[in-house]
Amino acid sequence: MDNLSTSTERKIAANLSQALFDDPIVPTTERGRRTRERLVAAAAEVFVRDGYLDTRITDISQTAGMSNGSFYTYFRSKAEILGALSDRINAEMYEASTLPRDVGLSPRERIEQVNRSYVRAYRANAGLLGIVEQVSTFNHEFREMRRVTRETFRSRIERSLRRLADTGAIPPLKHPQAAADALTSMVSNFCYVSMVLGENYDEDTTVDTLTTLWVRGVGLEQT
Amino acid sequence: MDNLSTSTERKIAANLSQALFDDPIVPTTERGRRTRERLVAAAAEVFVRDGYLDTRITDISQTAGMSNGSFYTYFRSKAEILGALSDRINAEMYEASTLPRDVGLSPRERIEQVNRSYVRAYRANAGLLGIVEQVSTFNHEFREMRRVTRETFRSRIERSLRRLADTGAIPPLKHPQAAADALTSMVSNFCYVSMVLGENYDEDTTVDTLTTLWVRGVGLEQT
Amino acid sequence: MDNLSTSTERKIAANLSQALFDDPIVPTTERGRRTRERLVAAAAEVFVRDGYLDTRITDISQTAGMSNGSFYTYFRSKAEILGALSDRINAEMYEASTLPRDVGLSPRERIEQVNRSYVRAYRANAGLLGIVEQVSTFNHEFREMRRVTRETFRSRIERSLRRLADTGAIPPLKHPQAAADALTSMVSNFCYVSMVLGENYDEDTTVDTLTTLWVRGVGLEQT
Amino acid sequence: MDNLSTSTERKIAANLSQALFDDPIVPTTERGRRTRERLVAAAAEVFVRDGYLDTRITDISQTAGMSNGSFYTYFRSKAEILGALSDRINAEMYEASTLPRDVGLSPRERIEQVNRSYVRAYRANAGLLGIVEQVSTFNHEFREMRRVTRETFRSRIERSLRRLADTGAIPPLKHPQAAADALTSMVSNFCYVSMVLGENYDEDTTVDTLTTLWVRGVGLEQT
DNA sequence: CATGAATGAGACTTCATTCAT
DNA sequence: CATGAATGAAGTCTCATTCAT
Repeated sequence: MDNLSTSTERKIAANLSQALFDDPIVPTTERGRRTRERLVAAAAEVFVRDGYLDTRITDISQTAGMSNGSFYTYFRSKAEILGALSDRINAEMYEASTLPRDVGLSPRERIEQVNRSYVRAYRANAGLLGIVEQVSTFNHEFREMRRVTRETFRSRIERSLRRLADTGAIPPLKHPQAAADALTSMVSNFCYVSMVLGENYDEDTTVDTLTTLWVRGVGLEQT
Repeated sequence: MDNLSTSTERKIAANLSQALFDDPIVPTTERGRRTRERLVAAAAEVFVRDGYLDTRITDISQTAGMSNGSFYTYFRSKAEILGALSDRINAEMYEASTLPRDVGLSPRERIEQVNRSYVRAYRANAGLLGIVEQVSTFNHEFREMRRVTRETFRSRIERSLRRLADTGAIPPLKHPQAAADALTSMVSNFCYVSMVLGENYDEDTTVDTLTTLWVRGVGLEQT
Repeated sequence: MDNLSTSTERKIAANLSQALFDDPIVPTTERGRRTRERLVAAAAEVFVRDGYLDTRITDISQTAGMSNGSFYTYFRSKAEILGALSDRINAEMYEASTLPRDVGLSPRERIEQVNRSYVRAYRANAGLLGIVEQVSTFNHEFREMRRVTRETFRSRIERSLRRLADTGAIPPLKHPQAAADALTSMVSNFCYVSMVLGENYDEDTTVDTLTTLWVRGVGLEQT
Repeated sequence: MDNLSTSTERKIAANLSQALFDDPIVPTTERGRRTRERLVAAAAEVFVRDGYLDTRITDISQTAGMSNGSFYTYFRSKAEILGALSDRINAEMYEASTLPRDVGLSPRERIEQVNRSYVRAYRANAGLLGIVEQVSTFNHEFREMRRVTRETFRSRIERSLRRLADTGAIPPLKHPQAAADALTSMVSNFCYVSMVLGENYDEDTTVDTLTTLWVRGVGLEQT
């Protein structure tokens, strides 16, 4: 996974659920596509409101304004429709935390930018990210999806750390992968705790705190 | 929560579930106490093996070698027996990460020590901590329990950061609470990801990585 | 209750259960309506045969020739399906004991007629009336339903007694309401004891006895 | 049953449950007798408070301040302890409605007296009488007990009616047994409805109303 | 395709009764 | 006898999934 090219990464981020579930049921007509879309939107609403476990298929189809049986025309299970939602979120989170290459920023500025857009994207999707987190704790497919997503982030950070070390910007790290893992945990879990469990810090505080601990932590910036 | 005395904290850590669930059912006889204990042990085993959701009451009582109804002699629900387990783990985690006051160590050494015993305690209880994490994502009582536990850790770190800043050991922090939260996330989620989701880094790597990012991050140690 | 218009009374008699239980589940399709009807018929059969308490949901759905879960498509509980049955019986009993206004009969003849149709309706529904009586002794909703039904009858009798006294047909009663209550008890409980508990007197004996005690009792007829 | 001597009647009234249940378990020691008594008292309290069906054996023994298992030292079932309570009540009701032979009262005065003491006794035991009524609707033994008790009352009234007719005090009745049944229903059900289901009329109103309808109804008294 | 009814497996929970101490 | 723990049968109810129209 460490050596994935960026374009492969992007594909994975956008279609992870297809690798883990059966091929999606594709509607042929335009009308069918819209119906499917209504279900996805309804699922997002109900999942966030009631949690994954307390959501019944019926709740989704009723919220989408259709009958019970119609759900199965488009999805085989509750997990599958969440998979469809996850793909979108994963793609968005991935894009959000991808910086254009050539924007002449200092390392600290780059890190801060990435953190900021990650935090923004997290906040925008906090509800569903909480659901995915929830489902990851007991569903194999989603656990795997979460693992892959995390690895994408972690390996990107790891590469960045190695680059910084190679260029002498920071002192060499004893365990670059572990450090990248720790930073991933710090950022993602901080967002989870503050935005899913409680709604606490404002964006600037969050970004500033995470960025400062990060850059100092890897030795990029002396006090 | 910031002003809790240590003894209050300890009490909370050990009895959190009692505040969130009904009073526990207390056996009168020695025989009863042993039966209850058998159930708790069985629950730990089954929860870790099958996950909370896939565990049926029957699995627990059968593993404990008794009839179905006996479970209800001691617990009202699956959540309640997990509450009993949580109390033990919370107490252990709390003790593990508490250092004797007067052990002439440098700040970094103190932080490293606390991290090491936390990591050890986490590893020792990884299975059940994973379960508690899981249940916290959908059960109100456990979410609250998790919040309180986390706050205990976070506020301890925050106090330590303020002390370090007061003594000039580190530069003042713009957001001590947020920083403490971020460090809590880094440590606890790193442990969760590596010990519950995968079994990755060895103890020294873990402790070293977390400690280094921490002490540098707060500006305690220049490179 | 004394001032209820007749049409209101009739409505109450026919829909009492709706006031006491949640809104009924209404099938959309013809097929659904038939299924629901099969369940109601089966319930009547099983209740009368086995009694309310010994009837299990399973007995009803099996007697109706369908699966267990189908019951819950139409009723939320055993009480609710009995409520549906009660509405029908209440309506029938109410209609049965309602005389067309302008049938040039003497007071005694009117009373005898009402008694006769009440007795007939009671006999026709004795089985289920016994069940409702049974359930009224321990179920709040049915106790209330029974109270309202009884009050309907009692207040009708009371009005009739006051009218007779006003016209000088009978001497004034010291306690018209209590007298109406006593007559209600005499008639309804006589029917209950003879038709539900034992199958004793023939219709003429019953009607003659009740009517004679009634008309003499209120002083309508001298020996 | 019509020809039972008074002494036989009294015995039956006092020990009906023994004829319907197995021989009671008789405590040998004084202490045992007191324990049994505590259970009976507790049962009365709990039955009236919670109803027969919602009363668990545990509730009774706990209210009596003893352990679960002790109940079975004295009674084989919930029905059996209610049987013990019924015997007492039956005896009391029977005695209450028995007049000393030679008290030189007019027929109306005798009837009024009997009604009054019946009403008083009913009120004194309304709670438990309601319970017995309840249980009679679904339990064979109690249904039988209730039938016998009722027959005792009814046949007494019937004999009285026949005597009155023989002496010319009232005109001959076409159906003395049915009339006696109707009067029994009127009195007992009036008491049930007003004292068990609602607490309505005062004693004088009750006695006066019932007595007047009764004496006029049988033609004893012209208006 | 859409609808909504039908299915049935499966887990929970209660509590009378029996037992071991 | 007293105690309180242990048993296990039974019935309720839910809901994902399948089917008939």
